[in-house]
Amino acid sequence: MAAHAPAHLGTDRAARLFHALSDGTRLAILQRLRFGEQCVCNLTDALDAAQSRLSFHLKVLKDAGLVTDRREGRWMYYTMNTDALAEVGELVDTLTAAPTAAERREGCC
Amino acid sequence: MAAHAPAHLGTDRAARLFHALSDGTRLAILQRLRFGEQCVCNLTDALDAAQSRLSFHLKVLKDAGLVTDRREGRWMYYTMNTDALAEVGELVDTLTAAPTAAERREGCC
DNA sequence: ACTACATATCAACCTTTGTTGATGAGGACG
DNA sequence: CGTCCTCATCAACAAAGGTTGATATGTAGT
Repeated sequence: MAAHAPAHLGTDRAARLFHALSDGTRLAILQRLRFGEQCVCNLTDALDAAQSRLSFHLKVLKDAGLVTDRREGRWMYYTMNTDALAEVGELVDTLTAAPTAAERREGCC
Repeated sequence: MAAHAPAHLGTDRAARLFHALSDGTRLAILQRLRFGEQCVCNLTDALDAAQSRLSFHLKVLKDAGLVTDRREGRWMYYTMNTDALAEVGELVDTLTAAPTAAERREGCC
């Protein structure tokens, strides 16, 4: 295994996840999705956002894996992916966690 | 109190926090800070980043409240603010939490 | 097949964010 | 006081992100 790069693989993924959460509209969408699956039409109503704008943000969330979509007739239903949110929680925990013995050996000053 | 805006106040703050975490360099800095207080010189060495670049990212982290700094002689020491990280953790929990009764009444579809 | 509807995608644009190299501010030390 | 050192700030540029309005895709209903 590479000598001193245990973090960098996950770092990209982490940055992508946090970035997906770093926008007010997207957070508002997720807030709404806590109530359960929602179609886009519902969301455009609730947040008052142009359809195109919402579609863009939903794509960002979906690409990050934070939501999943499902087609039903002409409607698209979006659901929060709680696994991904849990992953974010773990990332935060990792950031606050004390370094492991191995890390300290490798590690620092 | 405003009729249907319990989330929007915190949303700005949340977006700011997540944004601060949405960059590889900044995450790498925080990784390093898990080992404890670090001066900038240490960080420029460890990550191999221009001093100016690092200073920029440290400012972003500081503005978001994720780190604090302390001067000692010519060195600046940066420390992770675990409270802010905890705040992020809570935000994530909030996103996954089931809506409260009040929210459901207010709320949705 | 035609029309209406829900959503996605695209192009153009503006804004924000990040990088780099240069300059500036403050402390240490002779 | 002059010089060196550590770090912050600035200006210029490059790149990514977000918004908007228009167009495309796919489904439903007639």
